[in-house]
Amino acid sequence: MEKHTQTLPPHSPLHSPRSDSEALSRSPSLPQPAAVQLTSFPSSRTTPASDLYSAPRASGGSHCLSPSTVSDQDDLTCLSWLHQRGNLLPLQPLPKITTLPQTLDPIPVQQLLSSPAKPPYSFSSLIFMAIEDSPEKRLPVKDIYQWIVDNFPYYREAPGGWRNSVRHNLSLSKSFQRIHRDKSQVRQTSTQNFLRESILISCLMKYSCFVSQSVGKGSLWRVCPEYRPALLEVLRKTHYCHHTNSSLLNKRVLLEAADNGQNTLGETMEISDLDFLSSNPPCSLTPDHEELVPMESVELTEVAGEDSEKDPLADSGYIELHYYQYQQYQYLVLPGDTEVDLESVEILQLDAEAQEAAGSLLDLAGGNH
DNA sequence: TCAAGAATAAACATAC
DNA sequence: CGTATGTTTATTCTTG
Repeated sequence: MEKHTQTLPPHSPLHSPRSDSEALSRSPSLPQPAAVQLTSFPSSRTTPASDLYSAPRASGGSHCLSPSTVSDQDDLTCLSWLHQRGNLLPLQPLPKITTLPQTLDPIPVQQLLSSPAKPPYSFSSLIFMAIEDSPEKRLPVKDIYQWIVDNFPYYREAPGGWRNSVRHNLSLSKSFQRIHRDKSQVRQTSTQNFLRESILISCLMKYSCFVSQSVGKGSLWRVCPEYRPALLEVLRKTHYCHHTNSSLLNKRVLLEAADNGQNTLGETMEISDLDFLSSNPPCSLTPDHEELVPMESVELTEVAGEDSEKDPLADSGYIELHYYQYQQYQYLVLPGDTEVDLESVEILQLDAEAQEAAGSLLDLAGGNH
């Protein structure tokens, strides 16, 4: 059996500063692990929505992107290329936040304030971007609303009917799948045992490709993996149709890189492309059997093994895993001399998902770790 | 002009 | 009971 204990190379250098919560969740001085076998998972999750558009805001509306930040290694299967807001999503003025270059822009700020342009994106695209920009690649309707409002000023002022359209689109479009949250478990307990039970349950569930969802109002929505390329294509076409000016100088570079990435989708699967695994789970998907969220979604400092007591899972046949995040990568620390092969990497990813799901359940249940 | 897709509006059901 | 969410139907608009 082939061993894969190498550090997987990052394939997307376009990472931006992470969100506050993510920053808080990692140790800023955490050194590279030396004595552990280490597998790094390139995180396609690079920027939260707020960060996604922060660059033009902070730079006075400049949409220039340094060519050095563009890489043809970008993976279209993630939307990191979308995060290059300056090139790919400058469809709106951001009048409420951006300091507009007055000398170059003859349009009064007040006018922009009163009439932000309607984005050319379809609701499907907006929903798609919102979901893809979420850490777990799934969002409740409320958060989809919020993402749209945060990123497209038009919808701050627009009548509420667009929310209806969002819901309509979610329901009608095959591109999106509703994930039923497991509401039965939240009422059981919020104790430490709940966490451990949830981990165990989730670990068991992984073999049926089912992971219980965190509990809240309504359902979570995710992008149906098989429709993801099509959504990307629509998004790409929208960009091409609406951006031909020089401020988008690097867009073509990005999109070509994206095209290259997509061409390989489904044809080859590299160990470094775990996002592909998450989008194309080894089992078939049905409304009742959800895919596993990608490794990248795991909130890290230490998800598992948070207390030093003997872990009841130790006898369950599962490996106790530790995760941490350093810079833009997430690391899986394996115990001792654990050997990892391709298959194990995938399984470990599922474990990460299971534990992450358990953590979400506990958090939402108000449990204390 | 026509068809298909998207947007919009509205009614209704359900869950919290 | 009010609100949010989800589904469905119908109509209008846009685009190729």
